[in-house]
Amino acid sequence: MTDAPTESATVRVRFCPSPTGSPHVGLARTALFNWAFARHNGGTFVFRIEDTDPSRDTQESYDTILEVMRWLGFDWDEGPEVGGPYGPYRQSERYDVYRDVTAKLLDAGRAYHCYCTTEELEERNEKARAEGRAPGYDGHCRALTPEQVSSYEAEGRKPVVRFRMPDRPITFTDLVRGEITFQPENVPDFVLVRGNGHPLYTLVNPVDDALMGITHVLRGEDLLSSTPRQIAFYDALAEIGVGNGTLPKFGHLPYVMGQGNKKLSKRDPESNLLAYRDRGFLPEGLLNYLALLGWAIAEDRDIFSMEEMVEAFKIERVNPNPARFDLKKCEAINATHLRELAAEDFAARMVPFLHRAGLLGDELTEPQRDLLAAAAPLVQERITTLGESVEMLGFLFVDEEHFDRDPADVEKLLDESGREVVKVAHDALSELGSWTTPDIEEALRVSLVDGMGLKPRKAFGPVRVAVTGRRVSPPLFESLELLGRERSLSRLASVDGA
RNA sequence: GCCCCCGUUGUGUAGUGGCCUAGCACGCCGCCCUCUCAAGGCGGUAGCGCCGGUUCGAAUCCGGUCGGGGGUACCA
Repeated sequence: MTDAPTESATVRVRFCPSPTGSPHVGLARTALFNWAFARHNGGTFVFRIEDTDPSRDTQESYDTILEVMRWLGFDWDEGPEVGGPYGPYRQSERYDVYRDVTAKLLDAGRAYHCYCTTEELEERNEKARAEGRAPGYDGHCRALTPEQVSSYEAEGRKPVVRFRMPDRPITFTDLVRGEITFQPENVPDFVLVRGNGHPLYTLVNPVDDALMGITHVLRGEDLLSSTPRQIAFYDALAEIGVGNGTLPKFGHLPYVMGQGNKKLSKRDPESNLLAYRDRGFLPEGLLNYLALLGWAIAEDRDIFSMEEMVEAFKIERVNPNPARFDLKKCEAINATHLRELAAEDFAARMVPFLHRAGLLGDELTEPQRDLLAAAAPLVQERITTLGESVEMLGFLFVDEEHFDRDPADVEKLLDESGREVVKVAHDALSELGSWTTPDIEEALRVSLVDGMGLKPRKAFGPVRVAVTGRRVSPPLFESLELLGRERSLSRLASVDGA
């Protein structure tokens, strides 16, 4: 058992997105690494929703995130809809908790009211910059006298609650980056609660991590510089008795970048997870690719299942470099998984796409089921995403009155000589006794290749367009067999001049 | 400006002092196969950011430098 869990079975990790906008690939990668880490160690995967910004959070986004989590197969042990001992798991339902913690922090002197206005802060920051000092909050309100407080209150100022940072360096060992130290002058006092009483991420995130017993925080690199604040904050939480007093370990995952050197943003269409699902990426394919962004299962291998990833996943093996998202490779990985699917499974997964394209009804008829089963192997190694099954198999499932051909392909291949080829093919096939792939092939070869002296590709191209409507299709003879004699002949006959 | 992170072919990675004239995969190019498109087979292309140092020996260790990214919010 060389792969025994490296952490005890008490591992508790969390995935805690904000429901703003459509979930993107970076989010899925973070979820994946947390999930794989939890499963590898036999730990608990907590799913928490950080919806404490009413101006940006939406119900639609929340619903979509849950939908995507299920689609990707991330089963969570605690969280929305499944509950758990530390709920609720939506922060918007936990405001009383945050109010209580804030009051205790204030009582203990670990936090204080700050009356500075944004303008005043900016002004002092500018000055600090100009004088070459580190900008950031200068501790102006750390020790206000009662008189000063009442004077500010009289002005009608609404104070924020600010955390009092200790005056000492903070060092921690990042699970993916090693030891990191921040000096106190670079980590100023920060705001926990807005002037309007609304708690911020800086408060709710570590409070819930402490309350929920989170042992490992695996998150994006963008949160790296907020880690010293959280570590100091954790100390204060321990002092006031929130949580069990143990600091989680932190691991900061590399960015997922888009083209060039820009972080893949939520706006980037390339990053929208729903788009991948709708194009027909397999969860196992997308996840396999995402796993490769910062991690490797072995030096000479990059195709694996989630079971294999869970078995092998070690957070120390995560690479700190930011990774570029490469759609081509993502597609290649997906295509490989597509081909590894069992035939029936592959056929079943195409159904929703054919249905959505109007090629199949709600219920498959028996003949449709048979046709799909027979056609599946023909397309399985020809497509990259399930969505492509529509153009590959459309000619088989379309109603005869709706069958049409790609105009560009028609123009290219069904010119005068092409139509002549189709006519000869039609005549040869009409006389065919048995409608099977080998017989169809022989009839066409004899009539077109031998009879007309055509190169095979010249011979079969026009027939392909006539029958499937496209230059690219599954193998021709098999396609003709599946289409059936009647429909095949009628399509050949329908070509002008045939 | 200041703080922090990162730096191996176009892309993702392997590499933790000699096994590296740097491996694998995707991409790209060529060839084979071939009814289209794929798949498959074969071959090719291209990389340790730079400069010093340590060492018999460095992609690997140290220093510097350059470049990229992030933070410096009453966003997360």
